[in-house]
Amino acid sequence: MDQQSGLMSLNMSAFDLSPGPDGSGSGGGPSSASQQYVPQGAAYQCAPDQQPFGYANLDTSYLFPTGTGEPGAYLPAAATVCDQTDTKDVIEELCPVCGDKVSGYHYGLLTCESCKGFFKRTVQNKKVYTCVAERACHIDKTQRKRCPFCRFQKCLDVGMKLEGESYKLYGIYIHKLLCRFVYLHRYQNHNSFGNVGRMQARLQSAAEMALHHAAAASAEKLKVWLRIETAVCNPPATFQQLIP
DNA sequence: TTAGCCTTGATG
DNA sequence: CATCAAGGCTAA
Ligand SMILES: [Zn+2]
Ligand SMILES: [Zn+2]
Repeated sequence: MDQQSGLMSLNMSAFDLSPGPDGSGSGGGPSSASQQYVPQGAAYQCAPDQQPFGYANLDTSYLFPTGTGEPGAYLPAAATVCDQTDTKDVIEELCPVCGDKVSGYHYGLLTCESCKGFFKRTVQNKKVYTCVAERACHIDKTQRKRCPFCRFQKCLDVGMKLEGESYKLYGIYIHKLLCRFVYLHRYQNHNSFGNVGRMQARLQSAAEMALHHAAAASAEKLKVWLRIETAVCNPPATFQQLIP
């Protein structure tokens, strides 16, 4: 009983930390605790001392929830939202891989048409790329062609994955909710408090749907929710922090 | 190879 | 019927 009520209460009360546009001091201290997480480049540390360079990143295990599960999120170059003026927010409308305009949901999240096609070709043809640099090339709209390796790595980092297998574990609602957590983290990282408030509203909406679907679901989903309970106060930078 | 466009199949 | 996303197609 306590646990269930905890899930419910956390949902609403936790989101309550966005009463006003400030969104700053609201709920309490924990809002800034997210800084403890280090999103920058964390995703790329996946291969600290594997092969020196040019190792294959096309491991199908990344595409499915086997073991480690979700890949980490990535801080996109699109985060050039540094311009306070662009209240258009909507990091969600920018491809998290290259920053181009999204054309819809592709392989789990909103991406542009080119990255969708790139991901498709890579997976279908089992392409294996190599990076001649340090496997940390910046990917944006103009440079996305330069290094397919880092581009695909980024695709994996932001959570692109094959349909079917990916959602059957936790469900589409939780998956999208996790995406929003990452977006929220991004906004907080850029001190875009206006967007933080907006994203919290979106997040709450997603959480309600996810909770509704998770309520009558398997224990697996509930375990995820226990993770999310913590994430509400400390928005994670990567999926791995939610689904270990 | 890329990326825009098209067709297909699923869903409501 | 409309919408959406996966996959196919093909001109640069
Ligand atoms: Zn893209
Ligand atoms: Zn690279």
